[in-house]
Amino acid sequence: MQGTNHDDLRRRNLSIILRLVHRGGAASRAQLTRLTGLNRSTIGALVAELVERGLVEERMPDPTRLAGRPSPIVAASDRVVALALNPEIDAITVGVVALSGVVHRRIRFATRSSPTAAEAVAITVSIVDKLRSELSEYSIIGIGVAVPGLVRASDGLVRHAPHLGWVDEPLGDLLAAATGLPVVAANDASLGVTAERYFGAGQGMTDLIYLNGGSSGIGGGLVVGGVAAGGRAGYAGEFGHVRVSASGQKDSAGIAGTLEAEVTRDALLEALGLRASETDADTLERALLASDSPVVHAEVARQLDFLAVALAGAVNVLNPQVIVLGGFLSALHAVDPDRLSRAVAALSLGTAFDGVRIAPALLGSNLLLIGAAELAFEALLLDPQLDRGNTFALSALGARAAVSPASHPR
Amino acid sequence: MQGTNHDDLRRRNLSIILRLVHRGGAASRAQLTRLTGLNRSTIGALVAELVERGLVEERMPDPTRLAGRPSPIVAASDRVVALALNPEIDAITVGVVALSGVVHRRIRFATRSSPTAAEAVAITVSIVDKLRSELSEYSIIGIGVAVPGLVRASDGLVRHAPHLGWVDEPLGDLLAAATGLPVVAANDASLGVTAERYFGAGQGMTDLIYLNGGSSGIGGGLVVGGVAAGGRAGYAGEFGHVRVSASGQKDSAGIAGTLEAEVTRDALLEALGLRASETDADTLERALLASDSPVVHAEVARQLDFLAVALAGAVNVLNPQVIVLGGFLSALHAVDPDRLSRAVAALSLGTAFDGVRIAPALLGSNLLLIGAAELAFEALLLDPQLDRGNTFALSALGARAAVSPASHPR
DNA sequence: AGTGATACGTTGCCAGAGTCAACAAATCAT
DNA sequence: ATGATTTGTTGACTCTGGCAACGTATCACT
Repeated sequence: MQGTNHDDLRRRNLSIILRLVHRGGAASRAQLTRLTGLNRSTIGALVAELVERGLVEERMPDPTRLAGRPSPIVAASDRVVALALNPEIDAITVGVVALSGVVHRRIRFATRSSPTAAEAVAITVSIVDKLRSELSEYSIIGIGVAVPGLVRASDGLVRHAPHLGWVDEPLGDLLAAATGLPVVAANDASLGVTAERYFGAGQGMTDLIYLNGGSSGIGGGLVVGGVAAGGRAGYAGEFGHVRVSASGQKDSAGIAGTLEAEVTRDALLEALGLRASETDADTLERALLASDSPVVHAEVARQLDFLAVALAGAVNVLNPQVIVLGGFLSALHAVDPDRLSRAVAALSLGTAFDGVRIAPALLGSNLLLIGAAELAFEALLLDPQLDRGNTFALSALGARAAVSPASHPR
Repeated sequence: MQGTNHDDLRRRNLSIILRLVHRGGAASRAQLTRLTGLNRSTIGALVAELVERGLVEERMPDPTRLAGRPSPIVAASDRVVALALNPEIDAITVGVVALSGVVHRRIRFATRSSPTAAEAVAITVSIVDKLRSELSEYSIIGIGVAVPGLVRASDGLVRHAPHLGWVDEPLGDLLAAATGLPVVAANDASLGVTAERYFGAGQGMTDLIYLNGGSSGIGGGLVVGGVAAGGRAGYAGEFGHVRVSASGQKDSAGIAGTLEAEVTRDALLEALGLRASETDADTLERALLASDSPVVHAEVARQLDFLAVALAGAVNVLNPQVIVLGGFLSALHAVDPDRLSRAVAALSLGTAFDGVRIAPALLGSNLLLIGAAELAFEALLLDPQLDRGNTFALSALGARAAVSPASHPR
C-alpha cells in the first residue's frame, strides 16, 4: 500500500495521457481534457512534457467540422519503439512496433529445426544488428517476448516450452545481456489477450476471456475486473488443460479428457483431408465453411460441444462480458456460432451467461508482436518520466562481440 | 481513465491509511510512515483528519521496548459501524460490525418459513429499531447484505435466490427506502471470499480461490491480481455449476454433471446416517474424521475426486496462490487432504499447481457478517471524506411509519 | 466581407498537499 | 544524569493542478 506524493501524482497523470493516446489512438487536447476531467491548462502542461520527452507528437488541425478554435491532435510517437520477439518451432519473428501502434518492421527468420534459447538470442541479435541504421532513428524502449510456453513473469525464465523443447531457459537474462535492453517475457496467449483487449475484439472490456487454438494446443488468457490475470507466477490462462470429458484421451501434459485433448486442429484437418503444413487459419475456416461432408460436420459439432464445456465453466466462474476466440477456434466458431452459443447457454447459469458475447479475434498475424510490444511498453506507460538509455543499448549491440556486456557503463 | 487532481490525492492517501488500520489492525504512526512511504508530517496531518472525522482513534503508547519517542497507536474506530444482513431459509441474521473489526452485536431471528423479501426487510427494520438506543451511539455507514443467490451489483436487485424462492426482488431498494441508509448487496460466497481475504486464510494474497459448501449448494468467489472478481454483473464465482462429470445427475439449476450435483452435504450425511437439521459444520467434520465405515470413505473419496476436477480447472486457468475451502468442503478436505492435493496435482499443470496451498477457511460463523460489513465499508474506505448523514438515518427509522421516506430532507 | 458565437489554448495568480529541516519530546542505555 | 535514538511538531518551501481573464481560430449568419 504505497502512499501517493506529488511526484507520483504527476507521473500518474502523464501515464494516463500517454495510455490514452497510445491505446485509444490520437486524440485532441480537448478530448483529453474531457476524458481525464483535468483542467485545460493542466493538459497543456502535461502534453508539453510528453512532447519534450519525445513520447508524443502534436499534429496541427485536422479537418474538424465543429465551431470554435481547433484543438491540436496529440498522437503517440512513431519513433518510440519496442522490439517484439516471438520464437516458434520453425521460425523466429522479430517486430519493430511503435508506440503509435504502427508495426514498422516484421522479420521472420525461418529455422530448419526448433531453435535453442541460445540460437534464438543469436538470431535475434543478428536481425537487430542488420536493422541498426533504421533503428538508430528510433528510441528503443525494450524487448517484449511472446513465448509459446510457461514463462516466469518476474525474470523471463522460460519454465517449460514443450514445442520448443525448452526447460528452464533464462531467455530474458540472455537477451538482456546480449542487447543491453530491458527484456520482458510472457506467455504468448496471455499477450494475445492483451493485444485483443486494447486493440482488437475486447476493446473497453473489463472482463474478458480469450482462447487461442494453435497447431500445438490451446492457450488463453483472461482479464478480470480490468486487470490482466497473471496468477501467482504468470501461469494463468491454461484453458487447454481444463477437463471437459471423461475420455482417456490425453493432452500434451499427460492429463486425460482435457479441452486440448478433445479439440484439436489436426482432427479438423484430418476430417477435411487437408495437410497441416499447407493450411493456415483462413484456409481452414474457408474449408470448414465450404464442406458439406457429414464427417466434417460431426467433428465440428463434437469439438464445439467440448469447447462449450470449457467456456461454460469459465462463464460460471468469471461472468465475463465477452469471450474472444482466436486461431482455429475462431474457424470452429464461424462454422456454427449458434450451436456453440446454445451449448454454452445450456451448461451455464442463465444469469451468468446473459449478455456474454462470443466473438472471433480481430487481430491477425501481428497479434503476438503487438502484444509483446505492449508488454515492453508497459514500463514506459507506467512511468513516462523514466529515463531510457536507448542510444547506449544500440552501441552496446554493435560492440557486442568485442566488449563484454558487464563492462558497459551503467 | 480519470485524471488525478489534488483532492483525489488527499482522498487516496486518507483512504490508504484508513484501509491499513482497518484491515491490518491498529498500527503506530511510525509504522504507517514506513508502510506508505509518506513523510512523517504528512502522516500526522492525515491521521489528524481521520481522527477529526471520527474514523480512527489514537491510543497512547503501548509497551514498546524500542528506544526513541513512542509512537501513538492509530486504530480504526469502534463507534463507526456497518449493519450486516444475511437472510437465509430459516432465519434473518443482523450484525453490527465496527470498522475496527469488532462484531458488536449479532442477532439471529428465526423464521418459521422462508421469508419473502418484504418480510426480510420488515424483520430487519424491527431488529434495528430495537437496537436504537445502542445504535444511537454509533455512526452507521450503511447496510451490507449477503444474499444466498445471484445479486446484481449495481443496485442490489436479487436476480435469483433459489433457496429463498426470490426472483428479481429489489431488496436493496426496499431496504434503502425503509431505513434511509445506503445499501449494498452481494452474493454470500463472494462476501465470504472478501472476509477470508482480509481477515482469514487469504491474508495478503493477490490470487485466491474460495469455495464454500452450504446445505443447498456450492458457491465461491475469487480474487485475481488483487482484485475481487465480480464479473460483468457481479455473478462471478459460481463454481457449483462447473461441469466435473459426464453423469446425468442434475444440480439446482438443471445442469447435469456439475460439482454441485456430485458433491453434496446430503450425500455425506446419508453415508454417515446423520440428520441435516441437527448437524452443523463442526459436527460433520468430527463425524467424518471419526468414521471408519467403508461406505463413508468411498463417498468422501468420490466427492474429493470430483472436487479436484473443479479445483484443477481453476488452478490451470487462474494459477492462484491459495485455495480456501469453507463449509462442508472444509470438512471434506480435513478427512483426506493428501488425496485432494494429489488429485488436483494429477489434473493440473505442474507449473501452475506448484506452490498452491489448499487451506480450510478460518472465519467461522461471523464470516458473512464481516464480509457484508466490509461491503458497506467499502464506500467509506474509498473516500473517507464522504459526508455521512448517519443521525438522520436513525431518526428516519424511528419515524418510518409516520413519515414517508421521500419527505425527509436530503 | 463583416460580425457574433463558439471552442480552445495561454498566461499569470492562487490554493492545497506533501516535503524538508530544525527543533522538541519521550524513551532506552550507560 | 547524560547521550543516543526515534518520533511528533512546526513553519518555510516546492510543486502541481485549478481558475479566470484574455487571445485566437474556426463556423454561421447576414
